[in-house]
Amino acid sequence: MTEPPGRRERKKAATRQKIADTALRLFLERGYEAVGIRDVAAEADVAVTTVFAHFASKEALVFERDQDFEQRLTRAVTDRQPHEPLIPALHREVQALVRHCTAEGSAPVRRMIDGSPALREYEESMSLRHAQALAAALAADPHLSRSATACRATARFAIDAYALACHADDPGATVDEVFRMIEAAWEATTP
Amino acid sequence: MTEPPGRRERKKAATRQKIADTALRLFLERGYEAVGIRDVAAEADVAVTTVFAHFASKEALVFERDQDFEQRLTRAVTDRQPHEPLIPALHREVQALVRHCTAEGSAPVRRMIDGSPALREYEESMSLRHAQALAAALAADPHLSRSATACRATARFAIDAYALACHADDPGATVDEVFRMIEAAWEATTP
DNA sequence: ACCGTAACCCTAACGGTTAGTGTTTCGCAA
DNA sequence: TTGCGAAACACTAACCGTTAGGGTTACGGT
Repeated sequence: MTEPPGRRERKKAATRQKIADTALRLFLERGYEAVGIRDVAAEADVAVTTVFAHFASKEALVFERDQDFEQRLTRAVTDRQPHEPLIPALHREVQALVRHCTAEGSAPVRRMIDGSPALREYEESMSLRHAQALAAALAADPHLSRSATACRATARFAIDAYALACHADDPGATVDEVFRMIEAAWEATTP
Repeated sequence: MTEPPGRRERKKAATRQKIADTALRLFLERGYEAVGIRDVAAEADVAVTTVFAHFASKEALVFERDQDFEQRLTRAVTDRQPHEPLIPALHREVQALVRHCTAEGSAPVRRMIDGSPALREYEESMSLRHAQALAAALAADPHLSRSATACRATARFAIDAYALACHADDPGATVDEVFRMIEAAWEATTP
């Protein structure tokens, strides 16, 4: 999968990682808004333009690993056991993602995100992309055969469950409760 | 309700309206990104700082009437007939809001919003605020007595229905279909 | 050994946004 | 009526994220 990359790609990956690490460290030390892109670039010893060559925006520096998120969600659907019902598989994956996001070390990052309107807004727009990817995965599953609307709605509901749980007192219980609702909603769409 | 305001407040409202009208006109004429705040200010014959005294951001110029949206949504819950079930009332109001947003004259504005990432992102963050307001209204209703999680999830689902319908081929049918799902989800939360 | 190009650097700018500092206009009461 | 405090507005100058333009270095394949 991740086979021997050449020196060039290793250097590129190293630069990217160095930028991301430096940024997160500075953000946590001084606060997200108090750190400028120019600060990050200087501290990481790269040019400002290099930062933007690796990350599309300042906010993207914080959500370095969001491609994983999308992949895990869609794979929970596409890679599930044949004939395994959809909702439990989705439920399990969302539960895992929530645990990952509410783990011990993630608390300061969560606080930072919730404390910055720009980051909250960015996180939401990521969520929309994830919901669209998930909806596409649902629509493509030959065993489901629901309407496009049902797929899109269910995808958004699942993302809602994740978002709600990330901010809830008891994340695990919140996921369970919302997925009981989603299960019922999904059943109501049987052709 | 809107009783005799003094000259001062009338002038302020007029300035605000003039800015909003000018902005929308320029945006539609030349495209959202092609028009700068400085252009809007010049054309409306006010200072740039005045624009930001009335609107929190460039995007807010486009969503001038979003307070209405939130109020209509929450009032559909709080002002419904005593003992009228929640979901139909919500369904009806979302249906009306969608019609309003997909009306004939709104098409260019919709196109503009969908054509600009910044506007799409802003619209989503508005949606989150609306969902939170709606969730609060649900939680405050003494006849419902559902968990906070159920209220929050249902609120988000309702906003999802609106958002999906606004981009669907058949908005009306989409609202109906998603609300069948929401009805089932809501029923699944009966204490 | 050599060439194409990917990764990087620097400078300068653009556009949204805000701070700082007046100036005008209105609402209110003496 | 007059005078005062505050609100609305103007102007300037800057900050900050972001991008364009144009150059340099170092890697990978030939």
